[in-house]
Amino acid sequence: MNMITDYTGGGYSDDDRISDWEHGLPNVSDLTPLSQPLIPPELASAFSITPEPYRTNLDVARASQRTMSTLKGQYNNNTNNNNNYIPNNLHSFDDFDFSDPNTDGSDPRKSRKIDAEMGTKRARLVWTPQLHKRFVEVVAHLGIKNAVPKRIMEMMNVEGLSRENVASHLQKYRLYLKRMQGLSTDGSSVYDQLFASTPVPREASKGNGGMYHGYDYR
DNA sequence: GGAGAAATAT
DNA sequence: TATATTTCTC
Repeated sequence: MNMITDYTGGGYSDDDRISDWEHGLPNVSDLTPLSQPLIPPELASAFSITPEPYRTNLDVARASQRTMSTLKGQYNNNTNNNNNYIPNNLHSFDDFDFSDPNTDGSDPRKSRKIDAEMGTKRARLVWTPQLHKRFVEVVAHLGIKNAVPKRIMEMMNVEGLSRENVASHLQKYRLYLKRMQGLSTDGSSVYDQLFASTPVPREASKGNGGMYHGYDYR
């Protein structure tokens, strides 16, 4: 493809393993919402099982908050305990339908509302290689005119992803593109030229500045 | 009210 | 260091 999206390389990268792992996860439709009791009340009483307490959406939101806090701690390999958030509804980008921005039930603003009611802050987003890949492809698809935070957010269609998340990432991504533009001669891919409306002064050889997570878009 | 850049905070 | 937030201008 090009320099940016080809960071997965040819071999079996972490990216591939994550894909495989995600492939094995149950679909959202396969799961019982936490707001619904696992055992029907009739069944519970028939077997003398104490019925589960009714959970409000607020309860579910609180539980999710705790769960995500726990999970992200493991994800970060015990090195730190920030409240990171890893979106869990990423499917393969191959089945992504570009034609339908689709503003259905998963409206980030709703969870934001819940956060406000709960008086809690949303966990910080982790831009996994998959998430970044979708971001890059959506940006490329939209083109320079339409690649604004709101539209990108809509097209990515990732649950819980906010406009602010995208805006912050986009700001950094543009800086990266700018640097790439001035760095190499073959940095002339579609993506790289996407935002380079003005000539970029060549920043003297800073090397590649190091990589992280298998890719580098700083 | 959103976009975007820069500075600043966590 | 990565991401979030703030501030400012457009």
